[in-house]
Amino acid sequence: MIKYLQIKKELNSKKDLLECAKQFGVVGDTTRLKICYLLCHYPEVSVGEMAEILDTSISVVSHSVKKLLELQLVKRRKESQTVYYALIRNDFTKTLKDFIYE
Amino acid sequence: MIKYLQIKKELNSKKDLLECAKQFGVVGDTTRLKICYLLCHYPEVSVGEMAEILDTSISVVSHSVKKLLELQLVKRRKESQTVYYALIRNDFTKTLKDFIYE
DNA sequence: TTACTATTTGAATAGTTATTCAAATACATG
DNA sequence: CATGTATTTGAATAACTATTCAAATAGTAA
Repeated sequence: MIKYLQIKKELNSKKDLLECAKQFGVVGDTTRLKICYLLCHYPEVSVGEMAEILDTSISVVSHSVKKLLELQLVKRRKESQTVYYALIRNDFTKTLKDFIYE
Repeated sequence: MIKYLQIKKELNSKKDLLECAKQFGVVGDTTRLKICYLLCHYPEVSVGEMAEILDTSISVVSHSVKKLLELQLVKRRKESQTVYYALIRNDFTKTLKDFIYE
């Protein structure tokens, strides 16, 4: 089993993989993936608009974008009472965007 | 809100997005992502080997590959008692592989 | 056939995550 | 400051998913 020594080390040391799994997990939910899809098509969309477009509640959207925010897939911008979200450009969202447009 | 009519239709009709979310969800788990990572590096690996490399039980691996199998991310090949799994080449696993190697 | 190895399966439980709803915050306007 | 609009938050519960373990299956070899 000496053959697998290197990869075994890699798997256990790489916290990248854990981070990756979290990112995949967060877009592994229909609501959040739809939000990402939406933000792949529009530069920024408000919480209220998202709720209307996705046919869901403001609360669901707010909880959802919070998770996307935590994993730095989106950023927020507040303009008076309205909060707009936009996709952050990074390796993960680039991959996601490319895959969605494919 | 006429501006969003098209995308709203798209979001509700596309079952691709649902399928996508499932695929992301399945690699949104550390064990399963590790298995994919492993299979990105080796053409095929048996259940027993995976369990040893990932420091987990045979049962966990078997349950995990079953999910990967269900979403057609891997294929199985049986050789006497031993079952080998290999990554299936499709759009999703290609994206995954590219992203992992980045 | 018995014993052994490799893997799968299913059911129970433990753990995690989503949904819901009411209350809280933040900002704008009369 | 009271009212209205937009969003966030937190807590309860509902729904889902992972883990564990024992039993089952399938193939091999004595």
